[in-house]
Amino acid sequence: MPDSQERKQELIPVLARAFSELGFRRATTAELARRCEVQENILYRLWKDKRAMFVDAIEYVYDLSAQLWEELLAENGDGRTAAERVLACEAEHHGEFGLYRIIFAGLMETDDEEIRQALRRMYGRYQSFVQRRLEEHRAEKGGKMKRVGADLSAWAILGMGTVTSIGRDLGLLSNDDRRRLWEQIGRVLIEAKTS
Amino acid sequence: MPDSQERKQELIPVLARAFSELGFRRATTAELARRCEVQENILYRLWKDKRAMFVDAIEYVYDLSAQLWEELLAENGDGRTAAERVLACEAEHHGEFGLYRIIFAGLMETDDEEIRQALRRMYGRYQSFVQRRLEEHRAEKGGKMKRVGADLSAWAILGMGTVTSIGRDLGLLSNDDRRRLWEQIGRVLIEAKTS
DNA sequence: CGAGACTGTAAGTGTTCACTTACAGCAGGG
DNA sequence: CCCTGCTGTAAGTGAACACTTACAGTCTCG
Repeated sequence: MPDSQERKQELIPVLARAFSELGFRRATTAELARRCEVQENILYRLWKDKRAMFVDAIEYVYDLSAQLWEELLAENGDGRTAAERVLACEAEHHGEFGLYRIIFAGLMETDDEEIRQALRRMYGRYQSFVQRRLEEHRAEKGGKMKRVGADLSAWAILGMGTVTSIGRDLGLLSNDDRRRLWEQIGRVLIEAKTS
Repeated sequence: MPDSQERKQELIPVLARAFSELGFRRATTAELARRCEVQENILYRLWKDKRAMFVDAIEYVYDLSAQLWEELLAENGDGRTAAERVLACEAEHHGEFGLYRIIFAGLMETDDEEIRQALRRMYGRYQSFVQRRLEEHRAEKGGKMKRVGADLSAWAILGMGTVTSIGRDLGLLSNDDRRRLWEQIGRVLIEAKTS
C-alpha cells in the first residue's frame, strides 16, 4: 500500500472543503464519500474513523496557508517587510476559500482530545508565525517608540482574520470593508505604539 | 397559555448553555430535555422545532450582554468614557460563560436562513454598539489626530473578543494574557491613530 | 360537580447516522 | 493454475436522531 498515502493526499482537500462548509456533524460519511466520488467503505480503509479524516483536514488547512506564506517570504518585497506583505496578502485573499471555518467546526468538538490538539497546534503555529514576522518588522524598522508586545499584536491580527471571515459569511462586511479593515487596522497593529 | 412565555424564559438560559457547549447538532433534543429537567415533548409544546429553540438562545445571548452594557453605561465612570469602561469590563469577564460559542455553532448552520438572520442581527448589533461607544469616546476626548474609522475599530474589537475566546478554549491564552490583550490592544484600537 | 383545557409521562415513528460485512473482479508470483 | 492480497460495489447493522402520539392526572371556571 505505498500509494494509499498518495490517495489520501488527493482526497484530503475534498474532505477539508466539506468539513469547512458543513461542520463536523453535518459532514456525514455518506456526503464525504459522495464528494470524494468513492464508496464510504473506501474512506474507512484509508482512515481509522471520521475523526481521523477531520484531523487530517485541519492539518491540510494549515499547510495551505503555511505554503502561501513561505512563498511570500521567499519573494522580493519591494522594500516592504515580510509582515507588511503578509498583511497585504491577507487583505486581498483572506477567507477566500472559506477554509478557516474548519476552526469553528472543530471548536464545537473540543471535548475530543485529538481534535482539540490538532486545533491547538494549528492555531498556535499561526500565532507564532505572525508574531515572528512582527518582531522582524519592528527590528528592521526600528524606532525607539514604546510598543505593545508582538505576541499580543499577533493575537489581535488573528482576531481580525476571524472577524472578517465571520463578517463576510454573514454578509455584514463587504469585500471593500474587509480590505480597508486589513489595511488600516493592520497598519495600526503592526506598529502598535503605546501612547 | 399566558405563562408558557414565562416558562420559555426560564428554559432559554439552559438551552443557550447547552447549544454553546455542544453546538447545534450535538445538542440533541434528548439532551436539551434532560438539562431542562422536562420531557422532550414539553419542549415541542413551547417551540415549533429545534431550530426555534436555537434562535431564541441566540437572542438570549445577545440580551445578556446588552443588559450588562446598559448597566455599565448607566453607572458613574470615574472620569472614564463608556468605551473605556466597556473594554475594562470585557478584559475581566469576556467569555467567562462561554456563551460566545453559540456564534460558532450557528455559523456551521448558515444555510438555514432563519439561523443566519438571527446571527446577523446579533453580530451586527454588537458591532453597532461598540462603534457608537467609540464615536462618543473620540468626540469626548477630542484631539485633532487623524484616526481609523470607528466602524473598523469596532470590528477589530469584536475580533479581539472572538480570538480571546478561542485562545482560552484551546488553552493557548492564560487569563493574564487575555487581560493584557484587552488592556493594551484595546487601548490602541480605541485611539487608532493613523501614523 | 363536571366539562374543557392544560401538564406530565411513556412509548413509539421513520429516518439518518457511523461504521461493517460479504463478495466479485483482478493483479502478481510460485 | 491456484493462492494471496488488493480494489471496488452493494447491502446491511445497531444506535441515535428529531419529532409524535396516546393517555392519565389535575387545574379552572362555569
